[in-house]
Order: sequence, then structure tokens, then C-alpha cells
Amino acid sequence: MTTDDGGRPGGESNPDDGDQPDDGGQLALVRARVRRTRARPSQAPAPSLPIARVAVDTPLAHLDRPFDYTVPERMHETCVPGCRVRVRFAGQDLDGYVLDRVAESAHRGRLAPLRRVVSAEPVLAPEVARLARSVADRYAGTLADVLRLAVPPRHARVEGESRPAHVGDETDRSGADRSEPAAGDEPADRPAQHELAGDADHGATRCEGPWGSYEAGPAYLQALRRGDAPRAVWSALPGEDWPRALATAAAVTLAGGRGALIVVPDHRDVARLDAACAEVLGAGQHVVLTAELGPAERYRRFLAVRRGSVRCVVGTRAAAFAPVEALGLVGCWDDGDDLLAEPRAPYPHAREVLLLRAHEQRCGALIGGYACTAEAAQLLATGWAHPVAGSRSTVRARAPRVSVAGESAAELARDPAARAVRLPHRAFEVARQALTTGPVLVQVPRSGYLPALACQNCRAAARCTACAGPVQQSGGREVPACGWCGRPAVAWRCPTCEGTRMRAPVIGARRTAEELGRAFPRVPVRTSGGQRVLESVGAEPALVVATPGAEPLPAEGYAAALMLDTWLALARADLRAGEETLRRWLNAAALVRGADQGGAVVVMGEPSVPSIQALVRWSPVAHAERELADRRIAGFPPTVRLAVIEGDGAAVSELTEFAELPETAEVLGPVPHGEDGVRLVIRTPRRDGVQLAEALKTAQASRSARKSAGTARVQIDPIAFG
DNA sequence: TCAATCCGTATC
DNA sequence: ATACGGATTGAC
Repeated sequence: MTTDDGGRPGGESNPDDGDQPDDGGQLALVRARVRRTRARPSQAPAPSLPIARVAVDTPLAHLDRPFDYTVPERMHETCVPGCRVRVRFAGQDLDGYVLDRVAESAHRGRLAPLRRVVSAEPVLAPEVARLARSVADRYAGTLADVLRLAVPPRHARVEGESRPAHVGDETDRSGADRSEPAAGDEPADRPAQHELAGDADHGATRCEGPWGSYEAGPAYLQALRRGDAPRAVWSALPGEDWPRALATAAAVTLAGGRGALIVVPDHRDVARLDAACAEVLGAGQHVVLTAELGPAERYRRFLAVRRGSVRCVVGTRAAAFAPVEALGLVGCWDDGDDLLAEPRAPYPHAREVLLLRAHEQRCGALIGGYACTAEAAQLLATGWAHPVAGSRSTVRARAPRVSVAGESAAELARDPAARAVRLPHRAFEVARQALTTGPVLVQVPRSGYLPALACQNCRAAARCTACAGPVQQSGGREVPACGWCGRPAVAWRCPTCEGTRMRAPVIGARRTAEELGRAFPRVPVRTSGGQRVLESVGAEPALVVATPGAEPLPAEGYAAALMLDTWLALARADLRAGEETLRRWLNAAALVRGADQGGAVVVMGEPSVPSIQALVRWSPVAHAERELADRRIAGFPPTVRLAVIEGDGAAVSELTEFAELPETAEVLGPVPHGEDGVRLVIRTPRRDGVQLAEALKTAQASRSARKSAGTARVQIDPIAFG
């Protein structure tokens, strides 16, 4: 606001001045008095629970705890737990959330009054507040940072609307008004809903949807309906209609009187799941929550969920915090997709948020995908979750036939056009054959990988012999060195083939793929990837060249798929390269018709590579178990807890000095990183992970308290580094 | 002996 | 960021 008197010609026109003659001192005195009385209205405390415990939105790590304020009488009604408030804090006005109303404060000393209740809407549900605290602790971050991810910005106009949500064709749910009581944590006595309840009571096959094909599927659904907390790692069968399966799980949860929350990596997935939910649940039973809705719509839908008028949420990673009432199921699809890792501090992973949530709220959890992450395998290994998978014979029946084609000169196709793209004879033949019956998918690696070195001989990524970090050729240095501990890779020897020479991978797959068209004249070539993603393709023959994750949905399944330049993807600096590559292949191969309908996949590469074997055998869990074992040996998450600290050299070393690390902590580095920065890696056994995060948080706090210069960014179990 | 100032620390 | 308390300093 810019209505101060200075900007006006002649103070008399200001209504506040009334008809007072301009007599200088007198006027100033009156003004001062008015201001004082306005600033201090009735400060009588609220008649009951006169203290508000407030989570103040400050970026300072050492102030990450609740602060108590008195609740003035006039705010008694509006100051409810979970509402937004404005408070005086350290001389400035800050936003905050009321965590609780209490009778007494433990604080010795004067309490300041709340300045303002921003709105009586209890946007921060108690269980979400608890979850946010756990997430902050797990990731060595602050509650304020997590709350910024968990609660969307307020949109005042939306709050006033009588009808809180545009939820499809909104059928008559009386919960649309805001008088509904908050979060009964008990998953009990909710009436089952609409057609679905009836549906569910009928024959098992109908309500099970796709789940009848999985060994523990029906039992899992029953447990969900009963109100139990079944936890599963779900290996989706090739060709599975996964959105329908997830929608069915949600439907069963809703029928049992509880809410459901499903998180998927991207907007294409959201769109498919949205459609499936509309079909399975009926209109108006679910809501989509994503960041790209825009502030008003996002807040509108968030409120609808918080007010209990919608009990099923699907969305992208931020939806993991959605305040679904009486939560019965959390689901996560394709948890290996790195879009599920939040890029803002404290960098929580949606799967981990959901797992924490399932644990705290005792609800079901369903971690599913065609692929399986080492983290999911760990859940199985510890017994925290149970497998839901098809039998070996079901898998065999539905999977396409997968074969491996070598890249050696002898196997290259004789056809000159195919030879130009280094296409092996077998791949050429399979594609040619398949193109008579339908579209053929060609998956090419995305460009832009970090240059890690690979074994010249077998092309396996080179790893440090001391700490198993990625070996890189940084700058103009002669000797390649480890990206983590900095140790030069002298006398390096490949653990796979005993080779002693390294090579830098060459990038340039895209052009290769485009040349494919010339090998198959008269066949239309369509591309999908980057900015231009093709949603779907028809059943007619076509070559569909796509980057991972951008594969168009085929109307009747692809007749075949080719995976090109596999060694390039496998040579990434990333420790997850093998797992990630397999995930991308499986996601593509899952779109191919089953072997019984002639569906075929040809993967170009070295047959002995574990990822390729896992694709051939369609054994994602076995691969993840192996990956987990490898990580245990090498000392990587999830078998250990790992902290990566990046920033200015001085800041990073100060942080490390302050941190009272667990005895078991192993410090690697620091090594130079980025523009005159450093990176340091600390790892501890999993059981000391809490201690590690706490130590780093405390160290951050003391850095923040003493206003130390520079920045030091802490990431716990980051998805990718090196 | 008192007040002005500096520094460190807490921030309800 | 700012506000406060205790310590320190400097002038009387």
C-alpha cells in the first residue's frame, strides 16, 4: 500500500484527519494515540487453551521448533490447530501454522500475542504436521521447508467459495460444506460408497479387476477392504493395465470406508490414472492434485481433500502430503523414476514420504511398477512389505519374446541401409517381420549423460577400487580420478573382465535412430521425446522412435520393440545405471504384445550384462535383489545411509567439524565440485541413519546460529550423484 | 560511578 | 532481521 500522507498534496483530504485544523504538534499527538490504540486492541486472552504452539516459517535451521504465542480473545474461535497465522518473530512479521492449542506454555518469559489469524481453515492436518516433521528429520531439513512442499499457497477467494471443488461431475456428496469434523483417525465407520459398494459385494472377480492374476492380489485387496494395513511391492505383469489396477485398489479402499492416495511420476501417468479412476470409481470420487493446475485450482482441490469432500487423490510427488481423510492406502507407481525425487530442500523422495506415512498412519502401501528398485527389494528383504507378483508361468505367457543381438561386426545386417545404422541382422529381421502386423517401438537413450569412464573391453562402468565411486576424467588432468573420494585411478583393473584400459563413452544415438527410417522405406517414422511427446499411436505399422519415458501408448500393443545403444545407457556415471536402464526397457517392453501374439523385443548389447539378462527373463525382482546385494558390498543406499554435502569448501568443512557424527561414519572426500565448490560424502550403516541426519541438522543449526558464511547443502540418500 | 557502545545470543 | 542483556570502555 502506498497511501502515506507524504504522497498527497495537503493532508486535509485524508479522511483520517477529519476536520482538524493543521496545527502541527497537536495533530501528530492525536495520530500517535490513534495508532497506539489501534495497534493494541483488547489483549485479553482466550477463555480456554490460551496458548498457540506455532510452527514459524523461518529459513533458520536453529529455530526449527514450535514457538508459543498467546491467543487474544477475539481470535479464540478462528485460531484452530492447523490454521495459518501471522506472528511477530524476531522483530519481523512471519507466517506460521498453529500446531496446537494448549493451556500452558513451558516458555519462561513473556509470550507475544498472535498478530493475526490469516484464516480459520485448518490447512495443516495433524497427521500431515507429524509426517512433515518426520520427513524433515529423515532428510536433515527443517519443518518449514517441508511444509512449503506439503501445503499449497493460500488463495483467499477460493476459500470463500461455497462449493470447494470442481471434482468431475460432482455427485451429491454432502461433505461439500466445511462443517465436517476433522480427521477421525479411525478407519472405521464410514458408509461404503455408491455403486462401488454394491459392486464390491458381488462376485470376487469383478471387483478384483486385474488383481486376480497375481498370487497375493486378492488377499491384498481383502486386507485393504477390511481396514488393515497391507504393504506390498507389486510387480506389474507385462502389458498390465496398471492405471486400472491402481484404481481398483483405491476403489476397494474406499469401499472399506477409507481414503486412498496414489502418486505417479509425471503428468501422462496422472492423466491415465485419472481416466481409470473416473471409470472404476465413478464420477466425482477422486481428485487430481498436481503443481501445474495453477494456484487457485490447486488450492481449491486441496481444500476439497482437506475438508473431506473427496477421499481419493491421485497426483505427482507433492501429492504425497495430501491430507486425505482416514487414509487407508498409499500407492506409488514406478518408484524408480527420478521425477519422484523432490528437487527442493530437503529433497525428499515421494516413495519415502509415502512409506513414512504408511508407517505412521498404519495404512496400506502399494509400491508398484514393471521394474523394481533396490529400495523396494529392501522392503521385501526386511519383511516390511510382501511381494504381489504373477506366477512364473503367467509372466511367461504375457511377456514378449526377448532376444539379444550383439553389436559385433559379424552380426551386423548385410542390408546396406541397416548397416549404416549398425543394426544387427536379427534386429532388422524382427522389425521387418513385425512391421507387417503393427507398430514397432525403437527406444534410444537420451542424450546428455555425465561422462563416466567405461572398461575398454567389456564397457562396464569404471568404479573406484577404494570406494566404488564413478571414475571420471575431470578437466584436463591426465589420470582419471574417482568422483567421490578423489583418488586417482592408477593401476585400475576392471572387476568384470580384468581389463586394464578405460574409454570415454561416445554420445550420439539420436542420429542413428533417425537413420532407421532409411532402412525401412515406405514405413512411416514417428518420433517422441524431449519437448515433443506423442501420446499414442494406432495399430497400423509404423516405426516409433522414442526416448525412455516418452513411448506413445499403442492402441493394440507394439508388434515389437528394439533397444538401441544399450551400452551407452549402462555406462552412465550414476550408480543406479543398471537399475535405471532395466526400468526403461521394462517400461517400453511392457507395451509390446505378449509372445503368444508374436510380440518380440530385441535388445542390442552384451548378453551377459545383468540388466539384459533380467529383461530377457523378465525378472525385475531378482535383478533388484542382486542390485541390493551389490550395493551392500559397495556400501550404497539403501543398504547404508548416505549424506552428500556440497558447497563452499570452508562451509562444508565447518559443517563437518561441527557434526557429531556416529562412530561408524565414514567420510569420503572432499573433492572439488562445480565452480570452486567441494563435495563430501558421509556414509553410515542404516541403523545409524537417524543419528547421521540429526548430527548434520544440528551442525546446520549451529552454522545458522552463528551466521556462518557460505552455503553447504545436505542431501540424504540422493537419487543420483557422481 | 554512570552512560554510551559493543558483542553475542535469542528470537515465544 | 532485530532486540535485548551483559560486558566493556571512556568520561567525569
